[in-house]
Amino acid sequence: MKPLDRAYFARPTLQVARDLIGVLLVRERGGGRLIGRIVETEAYTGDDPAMHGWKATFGDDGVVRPEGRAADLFVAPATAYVYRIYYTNWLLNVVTEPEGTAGAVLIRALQPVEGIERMRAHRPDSIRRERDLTNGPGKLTQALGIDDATFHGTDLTGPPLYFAEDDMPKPEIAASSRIGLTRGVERPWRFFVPENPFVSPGVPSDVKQARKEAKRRGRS
DNA sequence: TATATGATTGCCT
DNA sequence: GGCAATCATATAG
Repeated sequence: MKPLDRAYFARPTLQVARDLIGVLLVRERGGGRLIGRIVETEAYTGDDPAMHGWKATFGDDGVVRPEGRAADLFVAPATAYVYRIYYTNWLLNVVTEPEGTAGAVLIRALQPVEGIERMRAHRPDSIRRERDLTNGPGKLTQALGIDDATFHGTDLTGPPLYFAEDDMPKPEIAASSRIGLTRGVERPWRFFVPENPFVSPGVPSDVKQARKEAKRRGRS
């Protein structure tokens, strides 16, 4: 299985996010491989109020200052950017664009292809349905054994963690607003496979905000 | 330096 | 559908 190379990730973030749908994510550990097909991604760019540290890094004066953790978004393409949220949930991103330009693609959901029983062993015993193993950004990192300490800043163009294409035809791709955001909601930068049960159950942020607004109006 | 909050999940009713 | 868990980081003061 031939890994996608650095040039693939040096392209514009939105294009990479879309192209990664249908691609395999391969995790090699002693004894075997864990493989999932990517069915959902989100794009984050430097020109994006939803980006980590956007205000401090990109400021109001147009001067870019890569500082703190956000500096890790400017590194070489195909580098892993692992972000921890709400206690022990790790989200896997792959850095895009040429070195010196900020950009990343968040891997949000996988369809298990190989090593399903070992993925299950990494997840809580209460998980019954196969789709619940990897249908969310924090779930798939748990299933594949990906964490901040092991993978943040590592290169994703080869084992133990890399992307690869097989000869399966490209699935249909749809776009929506991203999930779980309060800023940059209007950008349709989430890509997913429609009708695929392994896509995360989250509601796009623009839909969620509209619902909230309707509810608020209803009360008053 | 101090506080607020999130690119979520899992378990509860 | 609600809510707690629980802390690094971003942003306010």
